[in-house]
Amino acid sequence: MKLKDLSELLNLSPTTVSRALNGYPEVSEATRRRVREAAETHGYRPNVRARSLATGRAMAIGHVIPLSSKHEMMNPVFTDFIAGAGEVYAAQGYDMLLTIVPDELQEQTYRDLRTNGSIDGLLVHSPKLAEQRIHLLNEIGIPYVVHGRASDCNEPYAWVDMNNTHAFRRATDLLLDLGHRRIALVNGLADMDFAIRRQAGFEEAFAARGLDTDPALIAGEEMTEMFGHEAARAFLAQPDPPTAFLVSSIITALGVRRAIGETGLRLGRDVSIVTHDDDLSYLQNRGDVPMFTATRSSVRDAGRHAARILIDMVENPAAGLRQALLEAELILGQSTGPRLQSAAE
Amino acid sequence: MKLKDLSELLNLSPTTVSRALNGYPEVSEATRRRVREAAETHGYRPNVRARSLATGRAMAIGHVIPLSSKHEMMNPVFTDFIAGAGEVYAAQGYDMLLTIVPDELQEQTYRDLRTNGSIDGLLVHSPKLAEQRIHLLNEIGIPYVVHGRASDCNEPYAWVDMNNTHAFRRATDLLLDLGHRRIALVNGLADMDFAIRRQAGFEEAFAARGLDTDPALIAGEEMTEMFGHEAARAFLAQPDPPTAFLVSSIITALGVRRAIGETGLRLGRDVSIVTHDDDLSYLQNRGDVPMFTATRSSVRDAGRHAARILIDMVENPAAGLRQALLEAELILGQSTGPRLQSAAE
DNA sequence: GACTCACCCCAAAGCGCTTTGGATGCGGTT
DNA sequence: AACCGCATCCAAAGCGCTTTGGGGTGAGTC
Repeated sequence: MKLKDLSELLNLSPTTVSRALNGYPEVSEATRRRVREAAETHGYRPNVRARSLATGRAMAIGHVIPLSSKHEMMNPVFTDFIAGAGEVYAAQGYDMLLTIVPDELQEQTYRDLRTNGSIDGLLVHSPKLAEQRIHLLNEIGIPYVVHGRASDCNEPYAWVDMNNTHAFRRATDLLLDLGHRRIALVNGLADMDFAIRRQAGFEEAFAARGLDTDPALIAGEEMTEMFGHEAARAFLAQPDPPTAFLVSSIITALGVRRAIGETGLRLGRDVSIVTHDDDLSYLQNRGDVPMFTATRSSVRDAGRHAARILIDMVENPAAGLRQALLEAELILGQSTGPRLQSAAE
Repeated sequence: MKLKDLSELLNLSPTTVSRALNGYPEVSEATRRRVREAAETHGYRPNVRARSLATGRAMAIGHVIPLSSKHEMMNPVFTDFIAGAGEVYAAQGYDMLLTIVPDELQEQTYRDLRTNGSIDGLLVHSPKLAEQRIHLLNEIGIPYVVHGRASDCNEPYAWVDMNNTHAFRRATDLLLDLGHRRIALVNGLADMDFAIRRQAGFEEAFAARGLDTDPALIAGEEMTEMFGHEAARAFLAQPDPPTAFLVSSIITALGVRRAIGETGLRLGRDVSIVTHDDDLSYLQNRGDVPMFTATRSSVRDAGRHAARILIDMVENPAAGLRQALLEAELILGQSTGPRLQSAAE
C-alpha cells in the first residue's frame, strides 16, 4: 500500500493525503479524519526512504562504537546507554543506526555516514583525552553529542557526562575519612577521558589533606573482571598493601572482590572497596544494604539525556550546543568500613 | 557531491557513472577507472536513501530488542552478539538498525519495519518457548534469523542457536561424576526457550542415571547478579542444601559465588559451580585455570553466524532457510571439585 | 450580480539514484 | 559498399514521497 494507492482509494490526490497525514493545515478536518482512518485500516506506512529522500531528513541517529583492535572489547555500559537513548528515539520517531567499526576506520565512517545521508545526527562514545573525532565532526558539520568529554579539546561541542572528578573526589574523601591512607585506584584505560578525571578527583582529595597518592597503587586498563582481579592481586601482594580500593566499574570491582576473597581478607572489614556504579540493569547494586559502597549514576539516564539533546540539536540547529553534567550519588554499602589498626601501630 | 555533479565533471552521463561505479559491464575499463578515480578524489558517496529507493533494497538489517516492561533489563549478552553481527554487516556493506521496543509494541514494530522499507532482514532476539513472532514474521514475509529457537513452534524458520540441552547435559554429568547429587539449577526466565532446553539437559543427565532432580532446587529469573545471589542464598539455607550449582549465566554465577562466600563455604571445595559462559569480552573466564568451570560458547561468534546466514537469505531468497547449531566446549576451572563427604556419612 | 477571500484540493516538479531501451560509432564480413 | 555485431554511451522513466504554485468552489460583501 503506497501513498498513491491510498489516494486513489479515497478519490483524493496524493498531495492531499500526504498533507492530511502530516498535519498540514491546508486540509479540512473531515478529510483528515477520513484519510487517517483509511490509512489505519489499510495499514499504510509511508516509505521511510522515499520520505527522507524528499525531505532531506533521515530520521535516524547514528551510534558509532569504536572497537579497538587491541582489546576487541565491547563496553558493557553501552547496552544500558542505548536502551535509554533508544527509548527516546522511538518516542520521537527516529531510528538508531549502529555502526561498529575498527578504530582505524572511524574517520572514514563518520564522513561516509554524513555524505551518505543515512543519519541526521551522531552519538559519539568513549572519548579519549585528546579526541580527534571532535575536530573531525566539527569540520564535517553534523550535529553530534559526545557521551563524556575530551579534556584536551578546546573546540566547542555538545556533551553529556557524569561529574567524574567530583564523584571520585567524594569517594576518596569517604575512604580517607574512614582512616584509609593506602588506597589503590583501579581505573579504566589511561587515555580515556573519564579515567583521567577520576584520577584527578582521587588526587584532589589526597592533596586537600596534604597527603600524597602512591603511583604504585594506581592501575588502568579495560574494565574487565579479569583486570580487577589481576590488579588487586598485584596490589595486595605488595609489602605495604592497600587497605582500600577505589574502582571505576562494578565489573572490575567484582574482580577486585574475588582477589580479596582469595587472599582470605574480609571485604568491608579488612579491606574496603568503593566503586563507580553505572546502574546496569543486570548488575544492580541495590538492596537494603547494597553490596558495594558506590558512586552511582545511571548510564541509561545518560543515554536518555544525550538522545534528547541530540534530537533537539537536529531539529533546532540554531539553538546552539548543549551540555549536561550529571551528578553521581554516593551509596553506602557493605564493602566499606573503617581502617583496621594493624598490630604494629 | 552527487552523481549528477560527478557526471558533469567527467563529461559523462549519470547512467555511465552509475554503471561504472557499480561494476556493470557496459562501460569500458578505461572509463571505469577514470570514474573511480574521480569519485575517490572528490569523495563521492552515493546517497543511500536514493539508492535504496531506486533498487528497492534497504541495505540494512534490523535488530529488535524487546524490553520487557516488568524487568526493563537489557541482556548483557546482547553487546557481544551485535559486535559479532556488526562486524559482518560492515564487511558486507549493510547497516544495522536497532530498535528497542516494549514487549507490547513488538508486533506493530515488525510490521512497520517491513512496510517502511527500512530494512531487508531481521534478527530476532530472545525467543520464548511459544514464540508468536515467528508466525507473525512468516506472515509478514521478510527474511529473518532467530538467535535461539522456539521449541513450541512448528513453523519453519531460520535460526542460530547453541546446543543448550547438550551443554547442560554434559555439565550435569560432570557434577554427577564428581559425586554431587544435590545440584541446584539457577536458570534464566522460565518462558525462555534456552532456559527450557537447559533444564531438559539437566534432567536428562539425572534421568540417565536413574536419579531425580529436586524441583526445590530449580530457580529461574532474569539473569542478574542479584538473582544469582538471592537464589543461592535461599538454596543454601535449606535443610539439605545443594553441594553444587549449575548456572545459566556467568553474571548470575558471580552472584552465586558471592552467596557462597558469605556463607563461609569455599568454592571448588565445599561447593561447586558450573556455569554457562557466553565468552563476553568484559567478563572472560580464562587464564591457566579459569575461575569457573563452564560450558563456553562465544555469543559473538553466534552473532557472526546469524548475520552471515541472514545476509545470505536476503541476497539469495531462493536458497531456503538455514540453521546453525553451535556446540559449547566444557572448560574446567577452579569452581568444581569432588563432593565432600559430610560427617554423617 | 460581480467581486473578494478563505478554504480545499490538485498537478507537477523534484529529492538522488538505478535501469530500461535505445543511439552512436567503429571494425570486420560478405 | 552495404551490412552486421559489438562496445560504449546516453535520455528518460521511475522508485515513493513532499512541496510549490496554482485552481476551483462557495460564502460573504457591496
